[in-house]
Amino acid sequence: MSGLDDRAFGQLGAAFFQRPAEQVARDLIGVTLLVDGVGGTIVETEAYDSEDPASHSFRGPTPRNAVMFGPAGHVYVYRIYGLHWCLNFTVGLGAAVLIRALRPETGLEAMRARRRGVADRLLCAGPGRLCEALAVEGAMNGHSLMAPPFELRQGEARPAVVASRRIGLSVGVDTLWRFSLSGSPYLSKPVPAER
DNA sequence: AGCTTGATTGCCT
DNA sequence: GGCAATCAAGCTA
Repeated sequence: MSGLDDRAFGQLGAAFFQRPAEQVARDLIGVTLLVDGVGGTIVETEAYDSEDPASHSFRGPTPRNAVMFGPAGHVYVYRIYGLHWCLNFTVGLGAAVLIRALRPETGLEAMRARRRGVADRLLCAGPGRLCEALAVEGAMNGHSLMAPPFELRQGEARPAVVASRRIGLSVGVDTLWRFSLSGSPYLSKPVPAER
């Protein structure tokens, strides 16, 4: 249901990112993300924009979130809880997509080494875990997604995507801007059952 | 200058 | 399910 079909292209271009965050977030499910040749298929994302009280950009530009107000198609990396990194893709106008989980496929040895003793299913099952497995860190903040070490490739088929509430928020909890690959065992958390 | 809190994770009971 | 780890951004003053 995206307004734009990039599936004809092998590599994602700038136009892919210049759209509303929830559309980009949904369309990123099934896309392959590699950082220095290590990564896999994105299975979970969340959208944030400047109208959203849960977003870092809600109260306007600051030193930390400046990249969100810059051009689309760049990475916004920030530290959370003083411990972990979180990776986002900017989509312009203060909006971005948090990359929450992916299915580890390429460079498994590197990921296992970086996350010692962890089951493969949990290598990239969460924003902080994913950054550890892919060696994403603050120094990459502001870097373009269309240049090394980043590589994004479109998937073959359009995957089944489910929307649900975002995780870990104290505000904006009713917005269904978490997107997951239906039935994937590599999610940070299962999608709650409907009722 | 001081205080609060967080788009998390892993280990404990 | 509960909670500690660990610290800087952002807010109040």
